[in-house]
Amino acid sequence: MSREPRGKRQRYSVDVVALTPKDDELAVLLERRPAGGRDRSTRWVIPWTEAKTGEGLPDLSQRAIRNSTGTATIWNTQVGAFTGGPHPGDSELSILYLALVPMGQSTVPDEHFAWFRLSELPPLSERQGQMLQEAVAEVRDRLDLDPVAFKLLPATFTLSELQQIYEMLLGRRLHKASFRRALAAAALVEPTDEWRSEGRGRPAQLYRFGPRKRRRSRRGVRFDLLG
Amino acid sequence: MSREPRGKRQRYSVDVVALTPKDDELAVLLERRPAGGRDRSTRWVIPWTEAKTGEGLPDLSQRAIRNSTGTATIWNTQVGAFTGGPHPGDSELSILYLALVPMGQSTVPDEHFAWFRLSELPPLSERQGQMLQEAVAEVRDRLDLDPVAFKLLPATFTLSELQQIYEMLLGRRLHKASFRRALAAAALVEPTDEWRSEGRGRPAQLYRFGPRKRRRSRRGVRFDLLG
DNA sequence: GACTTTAGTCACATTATGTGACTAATTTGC
DNA sequence: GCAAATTAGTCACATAATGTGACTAAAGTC
Repeated sequence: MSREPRGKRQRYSVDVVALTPKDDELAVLLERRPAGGRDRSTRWVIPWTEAKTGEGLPDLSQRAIRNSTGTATIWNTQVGAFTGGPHPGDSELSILYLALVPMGQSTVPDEHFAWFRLSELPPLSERQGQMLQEAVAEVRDRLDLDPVAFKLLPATFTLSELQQIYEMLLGRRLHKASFRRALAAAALVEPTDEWRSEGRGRPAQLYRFGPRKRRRSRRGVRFDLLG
Repeated sequence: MSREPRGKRQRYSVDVVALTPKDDELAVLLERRPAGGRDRSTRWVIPWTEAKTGEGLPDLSQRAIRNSTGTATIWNTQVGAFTGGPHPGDSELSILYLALVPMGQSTVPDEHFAWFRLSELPPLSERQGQMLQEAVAEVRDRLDLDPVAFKLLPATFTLSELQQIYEMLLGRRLHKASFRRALAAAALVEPTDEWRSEGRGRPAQLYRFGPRKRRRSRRGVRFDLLG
């Protein structure tokens, strides 16, 4: 029921966790910013934008992603809102977006940005550390509901590359024959007429993420994933 | 990097979609509030609270849920943040929480609250309508990742009741034998020594949602749910 | 006591998945 | 040139999960 003056707008930050595969591991895009206060040093933070205007979330997040990745056509989705712990911008509320950058397309706009593998992260603020954890958990949770694995690959890819993405995200090895049989049954990918010779070994055929031909199966209830 | 005066805090609303099963359908808790302006009439809205203080989201959402449902021990989770369309409180940003109320426990604090089945909703603001849709979609998406079906039932329940909840959420009938076999395999429920005679037919044994005994199976990749 | 209704189980067919071994095509080392 | 190594891709069989109809059990209704 708030009737407030027009100039007084809400303030919050939009934070973007951009992930890409790097050396069989996920890497996150960080930005180097001044530490603030009298401190003349810099520190690495998850890129964020303060929401000052009346801009809606979709536009805000698009802008934030374009600024940090340099590309606009990145798949992204909202993860949630966070209030706990300190934030580098002192924002009280942060809306977290997750962006997935295709392998090999992980360029940076300038020297203020860099990719860090999750195993070699610099220290982050408490809230941003928690947000990063949530973003990574989100990728894994959505793995078989959204085509997140395909968003981490370029438009065409080999089936071995696809399997490696799944193995990275699941944290365990998969059997090649099972993987391909399930993939074929779902009719999710279609072969191109291109082949890639990767140095040693037999060349691999390139595939693209294709429109599904078979209708989604109606499986029974799955209790074994409940926690 | 914002250094702003202490008194100037951000404003946003916390909105709560509380759901409960009612007549083989989901029902949502709405609140009757004055329409605002010169209008002396009332309208039904999704209960919301304005975040004025520096209170964190967990506390805020807990308070909002307690105010509208009268109970504090309800399972709830954050769905996301919304900016699109008008909001009954004119808030620029709404954080949506989903609360699940067990069947038969759908009391209301006072006459300003009432449960509406999804098929007989009153008109809602554009943003709240969208939030309700998202909340319902969230329940279905989480169905086999979180024990949402069990949160819509009282502490003890019959297996037929559990199956009905799943059928309601999935929107299709399930085969009794398959359902129970999968449930037994996951060791998710344990029988009590109570039975319920529901008028006609053989009495049903009551079960409770029990601690899992078997470890979660490590299944292969599922491509057939991808969209 | 026959009929209806709901609970609960069984057995069998079908489908999905785990797994090792196989063939194919290329580079590397000698 | 040719064997070994390396990566791609497929096959066949064993095992496990799921779909399905028919059955038995225990209550109420007439």
